[in-house]
Amino acid sequence: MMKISTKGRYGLKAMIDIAVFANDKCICLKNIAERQGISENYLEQIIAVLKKTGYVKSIRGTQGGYALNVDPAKITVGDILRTMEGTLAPVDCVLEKDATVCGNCGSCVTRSVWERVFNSINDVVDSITLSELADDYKLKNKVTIDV
Amino acid sequence: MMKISTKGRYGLKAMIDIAVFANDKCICLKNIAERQGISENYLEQIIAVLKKTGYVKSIRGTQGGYALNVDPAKITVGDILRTMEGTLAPVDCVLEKDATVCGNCGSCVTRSVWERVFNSINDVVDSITLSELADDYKLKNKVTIDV
DNA sequence: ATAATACCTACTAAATAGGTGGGAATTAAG
DNA sequence: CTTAATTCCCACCTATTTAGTAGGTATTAT
Repeated sequence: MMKISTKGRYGLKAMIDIAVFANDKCICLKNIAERQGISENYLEQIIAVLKKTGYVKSIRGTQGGYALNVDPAKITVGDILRTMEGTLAPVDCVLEKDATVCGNCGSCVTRSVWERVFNSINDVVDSITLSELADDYKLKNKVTIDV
Repeated sequence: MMKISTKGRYGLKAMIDIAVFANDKCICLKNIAERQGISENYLEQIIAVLKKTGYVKSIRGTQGGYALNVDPAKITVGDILRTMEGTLAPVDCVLEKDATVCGNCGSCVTRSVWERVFNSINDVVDSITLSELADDYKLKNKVTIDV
């Protein structure tokens, strides 16, 4: 039904949280989970993927936690979502190089529709960097606290 | 995982098929199903939705079938997809008028991301009419047959 | 009358989403 | 050097959604 799953949404929230709160230090999973309202156990699995991909690094043991492993200005929402969700293609056939894979090749005019949807989604998510969202977050939180 | 389901894809294919082949007559479900490679029983359920929405009309009995009930130049891919899939919103919160519904209201900076994705998807699918796709189909099929 | 068609309703198998639970390994702090 | 906080690892689980199947009833041109 064309929904982004919790993996993608929580992954993005986690990255924003780390970008905002882990400056020169690291923050533990428990804190991220509490602030973002995500189950610790579930978030753990999500962060494991982000770590494997190289977007965050971890420090084990007491006072351990997570920190960014990339420049937040150089990583986009698209990078994060594709890591967590897999491709953002609305149908698989748009990933194939030749257009003849969907059986109906001669008459498959819908493929162009999906290609256009695919491109527009990627354009949007690739135009937003993590640092932009982290800045938004800081701003919004400041406002909320001040009022 | 951000996929369009078979309901949406088959619904669109069915509409294109009807737009192409039911000129001044009607075509039966069996023919649509064969041409488009869809199970008859399943397609039946899909066309039932399209009929209920008023996009196709039906004639019962022998020699019966389906025909368009709308001007194909005035109906878009977006209309058809939203009928079959429900909203194309990547997350539900973008449908709410006030931005305070997702619990995390003060700090929910991801909402703007989903809003931009939502808008870009809608822009694309609402910019393509059924008649455009039907014309493409006729063209492609002619080419395929001629070669 | 009959055969072709639309219409209706219930069921179901497989995949996906969204988790939960328990324990082992690591390490800073006391 | 013990302890508590933490990451890491992996097995399991439940509800929902997806993508159908199956079988029958109603209608109507021929």
